[in-house]
Amino acid sequence: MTAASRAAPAPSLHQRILDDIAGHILSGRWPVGHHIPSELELATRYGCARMTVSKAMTELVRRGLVERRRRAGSFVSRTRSRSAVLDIPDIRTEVESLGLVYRHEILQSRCRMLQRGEAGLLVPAAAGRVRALWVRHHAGSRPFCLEFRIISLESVPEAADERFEAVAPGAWLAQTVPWSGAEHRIQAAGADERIVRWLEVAPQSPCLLIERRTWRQDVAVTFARLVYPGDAHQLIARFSPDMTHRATGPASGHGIP
Amino acid sequence: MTAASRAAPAPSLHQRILDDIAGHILSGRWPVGHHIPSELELATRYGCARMTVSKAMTELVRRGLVERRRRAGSFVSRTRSRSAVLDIPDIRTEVESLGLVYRHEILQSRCRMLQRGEAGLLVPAAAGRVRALWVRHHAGSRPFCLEFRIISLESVPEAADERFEAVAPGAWLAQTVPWSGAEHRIQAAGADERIVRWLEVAPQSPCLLIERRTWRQDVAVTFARLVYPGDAHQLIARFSPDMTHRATGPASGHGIP
DNA sequence: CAGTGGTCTAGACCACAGT
DNA sequence: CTGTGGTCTAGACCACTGC
Repeated sequence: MTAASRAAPAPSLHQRILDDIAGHILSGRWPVGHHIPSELELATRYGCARMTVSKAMTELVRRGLVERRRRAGSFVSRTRSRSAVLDIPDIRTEVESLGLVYRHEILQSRCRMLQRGEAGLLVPAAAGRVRALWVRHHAGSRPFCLEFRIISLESVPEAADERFEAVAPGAWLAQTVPWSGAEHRIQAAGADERIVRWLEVAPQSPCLLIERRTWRQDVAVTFARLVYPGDAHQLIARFSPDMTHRATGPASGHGIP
Repeated sequence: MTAASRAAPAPSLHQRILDDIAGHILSGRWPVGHHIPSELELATRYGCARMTVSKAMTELVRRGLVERRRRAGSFVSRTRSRSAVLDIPDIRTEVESLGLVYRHEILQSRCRMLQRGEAGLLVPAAAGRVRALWVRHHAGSRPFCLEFRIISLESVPEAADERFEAVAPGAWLAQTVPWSGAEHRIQAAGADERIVRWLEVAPQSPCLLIERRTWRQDVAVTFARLVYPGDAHQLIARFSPDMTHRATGPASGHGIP
C-alpha cells in the first residue's frame, strides 16, 4: 500500500465496479453504443457474485449512463442526460450563508376564497379557502426577496391560525406539511409596480422569478412566487447525480465574473 | 382481485415495500423523526429476505425521505430535500417542440488564446488555446437565444476545424465529447448593448441568463453563456427524483398564466 | 456489548427478446 | 430455444454506535 491511499474508507466492491465502468464511459474508452460485458462476465472478471455487479449496473442505469435490454445486453447510453440537480435553498439559510442577518415581515395576510384567475396557481387545480400572503425577506438592511404565497386550507387547515412571525411560511410549511412533489418555473421578468415599491428597485429592472407549486399525493398544498431583485441572485444546478461529491471540484476556486 | 387493478405489471416486492413506506411518510402518518422498523422487522412483516427490504430502504435514502444510523435505526428524514431535477433541453429540441422552425447562425468564430479575465470561465481553471464563438439561435423568424461559447482545444482539439454550420456547438459537443460533470448558474440580467443588437430587444429589458461549465474528469471542456430575451422563456424543474412518473400529475392540465 | 445497517454470496426462478 | 437482465433467498461477516 502506498502513502497515497490516505484514509481510504475501503470503498465497497459494487462502488468500485461502478466507478470502473463509469470511468470507461466518461473517458470515452467505451463510446456511445458500446456493448458492456454481461453481468455474468463482469462477475467472473471481478471474482464476485452476480448481484454485486447488478447493484452497480442498476445505479449506472439510474444515472443515465447505461441502457439495458434483456437478451441483448447493456450498452453505453446515447441519450446523455441533459438534466441537473437544482438546489433550492431555504431563504433564511441562503441569506445567512451570505453572512447577513435574516429577517422577514408579513406585508399582507388574509384567509379568503381562491379568486378567479388564480385557479391555475394551485396544482392539481383547486378551489376553496386559502391563506394568501405577501412576505418580504431581508438580508441585512436590504430587501432580498418578495414572496407571494397561497396555502390551500383544505390541505393545511392549521395554516389559518398561524401568524408566521417567528418562522416564514415557506419554512413553516417545510417542517409542518409532508409533500410528495413540487414543480419550479424559473424565468426573468421586469419589475412591476408592486416589486418596485416593496423591493426598492427601479421600474422594469430585471428580476429572477421563481414559481413553486407543491402538492401531496393528489392534493394541492401551496403556491409560491418568489421575486429576487436584479442580477444579485443566482441559482446553481449541478450535473452528476450525487456523483460522490468531487472534492477537487469546480464548485469552488473560481470567482463568478 | 378487483377490476381496478388493470394491467398492473406485477410490481416487484421491493418496489411495493418502497411505495408502502413512502406512502406512510408522504401522507404524514409517519411524521418527521419517526422511527422506522428495522430491516429485520420489516423483512419478517413482509415475509421476505432482509436484502429485499434493504433495497427499498437504500432507495428511500437516495430520495432523501429516510436517514439511517447504525445501531440507532432508520428515521423519517427531517431535512426535506430541497432539490429538484432541472431539465435543460437542447435548444433545437426546445424550439421545435414549440412547433417553430429552428435555425442557428455563427456570428463570430475564432481560435485564440484564452484571455485574461476569462480564466474563471473554464472549470477547472485553464489556459491555452480555445475556440470562441458567438452563436445566434432562431425560432421561426425571431431570435431565440444568444450564445457565447468557449471550447478548450486542449480537451477537444477537433473543435478547431469544425465549422458548426450543420450542427450548433452545443449539440456537436454533446454528441462528440464525453463529459462527467456540469454546473449551471441561472440568473436574471438586463440586456447589454450586444444583446440589444443581436436579440433585437430593448436596452435593459430583462433576460434569463444561463451559464454552463462542463468538464471531463479533471479537465475543462467548455463554457457557454446563453441569454434568452424577455420573460418568454422559462426553465422547469421538478421535484421527485424519477419518482415513478406520476401519470396523473400536475405536469399537464394547467395553463401557465 | 448487542442491535443495527452495509455488504456480499452462491445459488435460484422467471420474463423477455433476439436468434 | 437460449442468453440476458430482474428479482429474490437464506444465509453470512463486519463496522459502527448507542445503550
